[in-house]
Amino acid sequence: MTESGGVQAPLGRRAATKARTRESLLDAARRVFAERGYGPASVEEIARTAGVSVGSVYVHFASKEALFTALVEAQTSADAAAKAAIVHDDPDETFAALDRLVADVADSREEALLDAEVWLYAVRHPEFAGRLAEHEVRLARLAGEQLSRDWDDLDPAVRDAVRDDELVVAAAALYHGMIRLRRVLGEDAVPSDLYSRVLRLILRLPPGRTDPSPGTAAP
Amino acid sequence: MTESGGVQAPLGRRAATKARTRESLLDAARRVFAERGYGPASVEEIARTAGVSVGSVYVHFASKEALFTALVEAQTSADAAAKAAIVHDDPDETFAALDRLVADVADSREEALLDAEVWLYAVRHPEFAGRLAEHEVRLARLAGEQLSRDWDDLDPAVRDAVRDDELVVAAAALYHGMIRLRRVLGEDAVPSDLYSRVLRLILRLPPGRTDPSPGTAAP
DNA sequence: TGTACATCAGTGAACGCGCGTTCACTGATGTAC
DNA sequence: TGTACATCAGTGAACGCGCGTTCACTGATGTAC
Repeated sequence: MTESGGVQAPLGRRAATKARTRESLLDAARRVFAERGYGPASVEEIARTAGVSVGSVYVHFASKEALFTALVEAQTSADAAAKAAIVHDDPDETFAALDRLVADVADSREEALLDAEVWLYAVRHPEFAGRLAEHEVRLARLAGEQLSRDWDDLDPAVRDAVRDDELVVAAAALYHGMIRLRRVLGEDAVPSDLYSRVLRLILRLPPGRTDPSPGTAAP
Repeated sequence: MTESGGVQAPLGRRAATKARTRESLLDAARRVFAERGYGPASVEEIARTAGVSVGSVYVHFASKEALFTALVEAQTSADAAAKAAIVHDDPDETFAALDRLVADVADSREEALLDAEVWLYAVRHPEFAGRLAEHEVRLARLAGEQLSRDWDDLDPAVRDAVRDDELVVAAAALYHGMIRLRRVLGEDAVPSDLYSRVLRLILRLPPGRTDPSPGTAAP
């Protein structure tokens, strides 16, 4: 009966279900940790949300803390992937993608909350802070490489005021701050294209096209 | 025996001690809520830190939550006062004061943590979010008034790209983001004068004096 | 293919513990005469 | 000033409760022959 799902059976039935349960748990943990915060989130609620029993959590993770750090690991990977996909050849599209990212993260309650929760956890657990710093640095390096391509073309006034790595830090700071404020003040006070408009101001680039609609049509 | 502390006895001995205990409790709450976070912070630890018994907490505050919101009330008042003191006649001094504020908040573990904790609490408790938004708006209005004085002198390229209220939001976002990043990446990656340098870039103002030492001497 | 045994993901009741809150009590402070 | 009583900030043991974690158990899946 080597019928469906065959493909040389890379995973046995048991291993496959186990992996699926692990994903369910991480998914539930994402929701519950975001909604309640690390401390008040209960393992029981995470298990219930994932549709398994409490004991099952401890088959996959050594402790509540281990579940949280595993989640952060998964989140930062996803975050890095999402940000790596930002860069386009057309600067207008890159800026538009940045704006979309700000709006997406800020408007997703879960992502915005988890983001803050992870920061807090890192500041409170120095042994963990290094990982978050590494992640920020990795992203900064990515942005830095992108920037250094055009660094020499930048207005000298910009280059005189800040180093290229400082410019990357400023862009990241603006990114985090906009998400934070948009969540509190609403999308009217913090419009979704404000990020790119301010970035262009800083870089002394001309304003972009008003409508950066990408190739894919559909209204 | 109407000796010391007279001045028409504005408060009886009892009322005075009570007020002092309340302050001790708020002070302890600030430290413990910052260090542990709202959920994991225990009333017992707050009482112990303040040097009183647990029961005493409930003489002053109806619940743990009421203690937290009272603390936030006190914090936002102090925050508003600190930020109102930023504005100087000399722009160089204003920028220098802003830089000092960023460094102070970021480098004070307690303030940075509490700041994030309050934001999280607000996002998780919509009935509370309004208060935080009001506070941000009040600060923004303060900055906005300051800005509108010089709005007409600004480079037209700036005025064309962003409205004045958007400029205020951008400055606030940069402020929050710098604090966040400085805490994670350290003061080398996020130097204390980066905030004002980027602000000047955005506003197209010339770089300030390198050494903005205020009137008060002392090395 | 069929049978016997081994493995191990998943279960859920039970545990010990620390929590927020209560409340009968204490004693210094305040008030009335 | 002195005395008798009232007030009330502060105490700390006790409460009920929900938590993270454990563990003996179950049964589907995997393996050996």
